Amino acid sequence: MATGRTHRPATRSRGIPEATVARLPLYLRALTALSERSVPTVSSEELAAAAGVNSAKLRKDFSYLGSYGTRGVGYDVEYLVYQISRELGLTQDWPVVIVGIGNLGAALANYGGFASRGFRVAALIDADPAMAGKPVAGLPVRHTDELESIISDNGVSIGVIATPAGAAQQVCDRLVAAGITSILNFAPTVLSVPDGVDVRKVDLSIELQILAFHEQRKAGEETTPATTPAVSPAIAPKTTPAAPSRTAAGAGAPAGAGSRKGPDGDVPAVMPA
Amino acid sequence: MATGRTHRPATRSRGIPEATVARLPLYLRALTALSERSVPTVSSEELAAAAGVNSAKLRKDFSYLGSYGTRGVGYDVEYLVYQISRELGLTQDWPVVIVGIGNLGAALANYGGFASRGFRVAALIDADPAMAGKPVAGLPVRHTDELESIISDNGVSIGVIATPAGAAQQVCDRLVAAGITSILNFAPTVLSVPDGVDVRKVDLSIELQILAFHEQRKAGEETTPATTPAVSPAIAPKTTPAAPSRTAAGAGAPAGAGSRKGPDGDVPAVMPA
DNA sequence: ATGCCTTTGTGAACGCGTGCACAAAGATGG
DNA sequence: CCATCTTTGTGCACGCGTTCACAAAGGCAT
Repeated sequence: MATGRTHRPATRSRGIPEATVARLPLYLRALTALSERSVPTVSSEELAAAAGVNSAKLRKDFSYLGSYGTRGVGYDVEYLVYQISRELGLTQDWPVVIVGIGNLGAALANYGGFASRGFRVAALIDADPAMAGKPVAGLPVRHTDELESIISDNGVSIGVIATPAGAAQQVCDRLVAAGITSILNFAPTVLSVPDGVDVRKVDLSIELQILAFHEQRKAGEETTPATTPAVSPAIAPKTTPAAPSRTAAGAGAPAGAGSRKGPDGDVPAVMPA
Repeated sequence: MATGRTHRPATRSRGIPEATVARLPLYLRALTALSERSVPTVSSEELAAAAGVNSAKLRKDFSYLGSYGTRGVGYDVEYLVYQISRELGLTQDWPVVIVGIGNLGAALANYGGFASRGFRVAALIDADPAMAGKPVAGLPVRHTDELESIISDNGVSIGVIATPAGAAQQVCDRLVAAGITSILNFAPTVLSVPDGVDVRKVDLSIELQILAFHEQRKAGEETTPATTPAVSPAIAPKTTPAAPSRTAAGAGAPAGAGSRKGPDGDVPAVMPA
C-alpha cells in the first residue's frame, strides 16, 4: 500500500502499538459490513479472515483495547464497532481542509469515504485565483489567502495536501502555523514539520516502484536469469571497477549514468523524477 | 502514509529487506533532485536528511545493494541513481492499466509521476459503456470487455484498481486471470489474490482514521481529559456492564450501538463504511 | 611518502511486531 | 449441577528492523 509514517515512532500512543492502530480501521470496516448484514456476533477467526489478517494478531490487537469478547462465543459486532470507533476518535466530527484542487484534490473532495466516518470537508483551498468560487463537489473553492482564517474559524486540525511537490512544503508550513496538527500528504515530497505534528504520506509513484521491484524479481527468477544478471545473489565486490571516475564525471551535466555501462545491464535510461 | 503490504511477508526478496526496498524510491527521488542540480557527490548524512531518514539506516540500506560509496567522500550521485533505478527495475518500461475511470482514476491518469520513471499508462478501462472512447488524459477509455485482450496484447503486468469497492474484487480476479501479477488497489476493500501476486493498497480513509486517532490523543492529553474520559489509561475491567445483551440487541437493525450508552462518552454516531 | 581527517560499511545490541500454543472462561446440553 | 466444547486472552519465543558505535578505508595536505 501507499502508507508510511513519517519518522517519529509515534511514541507508542497510550499503550496501543502503532501497528495495531493501523489495523483498527480495517477491522472497523469489516465489522461495519457485518453490522449492515445484521450479524450479531463474530469470532476472531471469521473477522480476521474478513480483514485479511491472522486471528491471533486480531485477538492481540483487541486485547489492547480491553476484553470485549466472550469466550466460546466471539465478539458482539455492534459493541465492537462502537468501541473501535470511539478509540479511533470517530465519534466526533473532524473538519478537514483540502489544499490543492487539481485533478487529485477534486477526486478527494468527491470521495464518498470522506463524508462518512466523522470526517467533514470544511473547505477546499487552491492558489489559483481562477479557481476561486468555482464549485467542486458542492463546495466553492477558496483562495489560499483565506487559509489561516478558514482553519481558525472552523477549528480544523487535519489538513490534506494535494498540491504539486514544489508547493507542498510551503503549504505545510502555513497549515502548521495556522494550527493544523495532522497532515495527509499526497505530494511527492518529504515534509519537515515541528514536533507534535503528525504527517502521513500517500505516494503513488513509490508504490509503483515497489511493485516494479517485485515484478522484476519475479521475471528474473522465472525466466532466464541471464536477462538480469545484475540481480546476482552475491554481494558485489568492493571497489566496483566502473565507479571511480566520479569527480570528473559528475562535474558536467547529468550524463554520467547514461554512458556508464556497468558490469550488468546496459539500459541507461535514467529520467528525471 | 497510505501504504501497507498485504499479508505475505514478501519473502525477503533476494536478501534485500522489504523495509529497505520501500525506502529506495525515497532515496532515488532525493538523488534525482541532486542530480538535476548537478551535485556530483553526496554524503550519507546529507542524503539521509533530504530523504528524511537516519543516516545509519541509509548506509545500511545501501550496503544491501553493494559498496557504492567512497569513504571520506560519499556517494557518486549519478552512479547511485543508476544503481537504485536498476535495482528497482526502473530501467525497463512497465506498461500499466488503470481500471475504473472515475474521479480518482482520471486523476491518476493525469498524474505526471506516472509517465516518468519507466511507467507507461497502456490503457484506461471502465465498465461504463458511456465512457468508452471518451478521451481522458489523451487516451481513449476502453470498455471492460476488452480487459483481457488489452493486457495480453500489451504485456501488462501491473494493474491499478480505482473502481468502487463493490467491483474491486471482481476486477482483481479478472486482472489476475489475464496475467497481472502486481496490483495497486485504491478501492477500500481487502483483495484476495493467489500466491505470486503482489497487492499494495492505498486507502485514504484508513490514513485519515489513523490521523484522527493521534489527533484525539493529542487533544485528550493537552486539554481537559474529562472531554474524552473513554481514553483512560486503565484497561477496562472485564465483563463490561453494557455488553451482555447481545443476542437481543444485534437481532434487529444496527441500532444497538446508538442506544447503548457505555461508561464513557455518549456520542453514538456510528455510520456505514 | 606520511599522517590526519572525513566518511563509509558493519558487528552487535535492542526493541517492536508476529505467530504459536495453551490455559482460562464461559456457553450449552444433558 | 456437571461435563463438554468452543473461543478468547496471553505468555513466550522468534525474527525483522533500527540504532549505536567503531574499525577500516580512502582522500588530502604537508
